[in-house]
Amino acid sequence: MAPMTPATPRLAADPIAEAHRQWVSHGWESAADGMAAITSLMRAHQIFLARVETVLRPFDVSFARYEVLMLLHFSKRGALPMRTIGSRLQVHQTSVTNAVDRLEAAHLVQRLPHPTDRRATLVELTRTGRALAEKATAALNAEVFTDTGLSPRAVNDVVKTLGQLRRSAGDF
Amino acid sequence: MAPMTPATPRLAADPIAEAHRQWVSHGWESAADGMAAITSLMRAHQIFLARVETVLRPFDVSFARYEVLMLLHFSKRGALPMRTIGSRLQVHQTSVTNAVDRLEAAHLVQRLPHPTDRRATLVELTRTGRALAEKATAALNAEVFTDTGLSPRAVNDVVKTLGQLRRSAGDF
DNA sequence: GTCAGATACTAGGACATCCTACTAAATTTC
DNA sequence: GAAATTTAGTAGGATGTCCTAGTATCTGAC
Repeated sequence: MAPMTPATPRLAADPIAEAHRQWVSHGWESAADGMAAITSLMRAHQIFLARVETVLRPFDVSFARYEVLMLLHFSKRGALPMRTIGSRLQVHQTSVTNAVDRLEAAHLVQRLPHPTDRRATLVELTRTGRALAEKATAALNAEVFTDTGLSPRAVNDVVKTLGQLRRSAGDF
Repeated sequence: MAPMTPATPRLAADPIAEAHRQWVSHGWESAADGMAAITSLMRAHQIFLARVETVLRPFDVSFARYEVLMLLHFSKRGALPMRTIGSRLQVHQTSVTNAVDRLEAAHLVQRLPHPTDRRATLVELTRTGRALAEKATAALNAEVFTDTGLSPRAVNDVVKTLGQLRRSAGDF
């Protein structure tokens, strides 16, 4: 009866919680939690991808290309076949072609013929590429990875739970 | 000393665990967990998006367009301004224009002038659009949301933890 | 040895996302 | 009330992802 109090308090501000309520009220209880989990995943992904891309922008690389650089950085010889890159990063072959095209244009990697398999192409990190990978990592560590906005315990929960999820999906 | 046992047992099969080890061994301990959490998020997103898109393919809609349909489906009048759609789904205005263009071409929604604001455009669900939303939801519920590959407890953990994360990012 | 099938990569196209303009209309300021 | 600012949408462009094809090369079955 107090006119200054909104009739609908801000209990429903989270769109995902709202969607969950809708699911339940439509009789889809058994799917509601799964829907909420997957939708949360989509939003969280979007948020963090944006944050990461913002940090990487000054280096003129995307997260996709950064991942390629780091994979090469961590490899013993600093070089890997295209196919291996795709397998490790779990992306389609044509996405690797795309990423390597751009990295090569920026002189961060270089395509070389594979010594024993003439079908294959080795991608090798250049000196510039290695330096950029290190600087970009320092920036990401400082500006994103060290503080994700979650408690250390929650961070571990995310890794563990999503790990289960990836495992059950055959990711490793 | 047992020659039949591989020197490197399959303890390192998970690429994210491997990256975590690399982070630690490069002295980036304080960022290693955050890196693993965000990378896990990226992979899990990719896996589930692919699963969802596969289920939606027979209906000729993407997940992005499905989300628009459901938002309209849940709205009282079955119609919302473009801007509202963008806010609720947390995507850029131009992504809404793109999605609505395609939905309208498929006769699933229809653009209408806003009754009181001539700048705005209302997007209204058509009968066909509503029917498709219901059928697509039934398929997603049955084939993805009801069984995500996680225990019910883990599903709730995901929602809760990612909810914290979204909240700390200002998502709601 | 040869030939069929598998594998590595690229080309071209469909979608989704974001960004930077740009137009039109509403709101705020003075 | 008129001018400045904000807000709603669209257009065009860059990137990334996937898919389907097509070429070259390797492997394995006979």
